[in-house]
Amino acid sequence: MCTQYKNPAINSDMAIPTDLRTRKRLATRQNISNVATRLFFERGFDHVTVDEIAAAADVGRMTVFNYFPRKEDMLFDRDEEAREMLREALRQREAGVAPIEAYRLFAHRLVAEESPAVDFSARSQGFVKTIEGSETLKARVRAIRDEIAQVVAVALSESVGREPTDPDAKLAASLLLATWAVALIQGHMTFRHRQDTKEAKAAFLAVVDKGTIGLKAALAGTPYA
Amino acid sequence: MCTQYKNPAINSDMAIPTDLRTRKRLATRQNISNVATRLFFERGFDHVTVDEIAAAADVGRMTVFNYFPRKEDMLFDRDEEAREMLREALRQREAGVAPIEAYRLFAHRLVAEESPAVDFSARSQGFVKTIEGSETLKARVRAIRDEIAQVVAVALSESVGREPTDPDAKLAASLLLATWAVALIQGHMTFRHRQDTKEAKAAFLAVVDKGTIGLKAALAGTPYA
DNA sequence: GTCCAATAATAGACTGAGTACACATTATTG
DNA sequence: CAATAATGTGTACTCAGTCTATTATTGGAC
Repeated sequence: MCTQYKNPAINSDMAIPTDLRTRKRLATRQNISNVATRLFFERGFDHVTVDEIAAAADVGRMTVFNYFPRKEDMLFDRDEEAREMLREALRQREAGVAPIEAYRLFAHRLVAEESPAVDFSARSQGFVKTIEGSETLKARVRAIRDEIAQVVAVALSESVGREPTDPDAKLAASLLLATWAVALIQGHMTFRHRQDTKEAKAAFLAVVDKGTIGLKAALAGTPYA
Repeated sequence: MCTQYKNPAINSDMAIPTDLRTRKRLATRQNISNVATRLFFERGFDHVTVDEIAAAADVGRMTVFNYFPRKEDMLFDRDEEAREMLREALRQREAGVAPIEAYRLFAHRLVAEESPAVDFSARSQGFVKTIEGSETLKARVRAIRDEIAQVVAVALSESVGREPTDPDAKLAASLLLATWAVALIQGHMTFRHRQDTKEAKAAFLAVVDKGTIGLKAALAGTPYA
């Protein structure tokens, strides 16, 4: 449905904390998330109660809410990373590359580097199906998308030295996120029908490129294009 | 925040039904909706319980849910109209006008005809503030926007004789709704800062026109542009 | 080791939306 | 006026999410 928000492995990249207390806390958190994800995949998000998750993870109900304010957060625990990625994409662009083009190149780079954010495979299908099967999860995806659009709007305006409320930045960010959302859906749809990751990636990039043409035209005459 | 979904007057345009049973039903429905809207405006959506609404409208709690499956529906009871308007905009376009341009002209027509859908005034501010004050309502706005994007995608593909799953139609619809959403927000923001309906409308149309340029560029070479 | 302060886990009770079902009420139809 | 079908409503339930208080557990100081 949208970006890959789920943590696939246990703190793969972050340094292992020396603190025993912190280590335990992270382990508990990861355990709850893993157990919950498995149950959601098996029976659908809406047919798993928080009580069941708590029991299956062998913790108290309150502990679950202690780590994850919303039930949905147990599935989407990587949205902050997505935000940071998009901020970084702008900062690390080469000199002379306009922000909108930078995001297009970023999409191509993610695909080339086989980033889990644009993974169209059998593995991601379970994820997509789980989300599609729940109104609550789809609502959360929409909310995250909007939050990211805000972040991108601010990052865009910042990158060209305009006010964070710049209407052009808001329009650019909204069109960008709309494009990416359609592109991701198209990628997953293509994989589902053709069972071919290569084709799915091509479909994803085709939509991104098409949307980018539109973005550049809409923002022509501004520093964003 | 987004389109005007609230019914301002009691069934202003539809024929008064002869049936007493039907008349009563509609009156009850409208009464609940009015009472609820007043309470939401006064105290904020999240600080009004369904029980309070039922009591204030002098009906049972179950009656409320009988008419409005969701609490939010008491505020947004015109979204079906919005869908139909957007379908009609395509059907009634003049010969030779491409779908994307038709939607741009439609926006201008709505403004010229002072449609409540693009009302930027003191009256609409209460609405916008109520929505902004509640995560639940914002989530519902996003959901309706997505539903409308689906409707528009189907209407678009239909209007040019393509499959309803046409990726170009989906991209066009998503970019269109993103543009309109930003345009509406910009219109309301402008009114809030300048207290000038004329300026707000100009701001709204400026964003629509800018977005349309992008849409045409993105969909160039397809029958939609 | 022992004690203390901070942190984590949990129990229990509560709120409020939304659902299922049964029952009462009321308008319409013949 | 009786049969019928739509409508209104009470009761009881599920479940997410919150609040408060209490009970471990751990890291550090001595």
